[in-house]
Amino acid sequence: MLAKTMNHQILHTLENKNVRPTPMRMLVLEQFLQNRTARSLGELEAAMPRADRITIYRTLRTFEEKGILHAITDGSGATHYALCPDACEPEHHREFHPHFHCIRCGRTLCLDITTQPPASLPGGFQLLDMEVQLKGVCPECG
Amino acid sequence: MLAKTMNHQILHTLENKNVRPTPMRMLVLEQFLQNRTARSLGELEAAMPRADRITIYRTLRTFEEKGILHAITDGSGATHYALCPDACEPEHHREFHPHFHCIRCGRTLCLDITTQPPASLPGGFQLLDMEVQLKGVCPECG
DNA sequence: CCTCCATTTGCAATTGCATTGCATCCCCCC
DNA sequence: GGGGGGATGCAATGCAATTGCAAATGGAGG
Repeated sequence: MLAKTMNHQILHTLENKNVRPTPMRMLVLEQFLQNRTARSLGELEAAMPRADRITIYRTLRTFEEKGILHAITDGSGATHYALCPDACEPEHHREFHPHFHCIRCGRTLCLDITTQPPASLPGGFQLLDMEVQLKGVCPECG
Repeated sequence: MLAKTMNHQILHTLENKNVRPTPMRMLVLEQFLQNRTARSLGELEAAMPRADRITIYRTLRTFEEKGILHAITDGSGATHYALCPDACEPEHHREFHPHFHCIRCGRTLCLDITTQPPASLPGGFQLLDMEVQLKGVCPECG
């Protein structure tokens, strides 16, 4: 992907979600557009040595609020964030997308498939959101 | 449930899983048998003021290793543990059981239903385990 | 162009959960 | 009765998450 195209996509996404396109935000979003693995704050910090940890932290929160990223808690100890296949909306992530955590390389990947919530919940439960974590071995490690 | 019955069940479970039935372990297991909500270390500590935090922590780990409890990471910041409807086996939790996190009361409940992993994963992915988190409003809060 | 205000950023410090080390205690086995 | 392994309790540490505050930035209005 050409840099120019990438930049366009970044700006488009940020404006679309009502997030002011600051350099830091563009940098963080670029990280996520480069590939579809979920990143933790620590990983992002390592990938962008010049950026301040706390600023990245708040950028991630902002992105999550605005529906650009969503948080994944894959049991690795640190919250991971990932850009979703299709854009989610603020306050409500509409897609039921599974995340695959590879036990070998430790990466968490967004899968491009959708999963269905259980056909029938016990009485009285009102379902608003769902998160599916898959664990196993990814193609590159298998 | 009568106390005697409860005690029997506790002893039975512990021996069945090759866990020596110490007073502390019986106490912790009793907490989980009393109801089916998932508990964090902090919640257990509060429920058993005389018990040492670290000991509870290690008891939970032991229970998890031996297949009595399993860990749930529901995004609340603290790992929760829950007794499962049917016993899991050490090293491998065989049942794909969803957990329901109520956004009102904050409790995480084990649901007595099973969920199916996605019918088809993209090529090369090897599935070993699955965790399904449901979020919404529970019957008591609805 | 300058000023004011809101947002964003950077640094410091704190909180809270998870984890480990070590000494002690208890129980089973010899 | 003594030895050894598991269990417990206390202290201390590591790491992620979070907040407070001050400085920098950018846009709106005069």
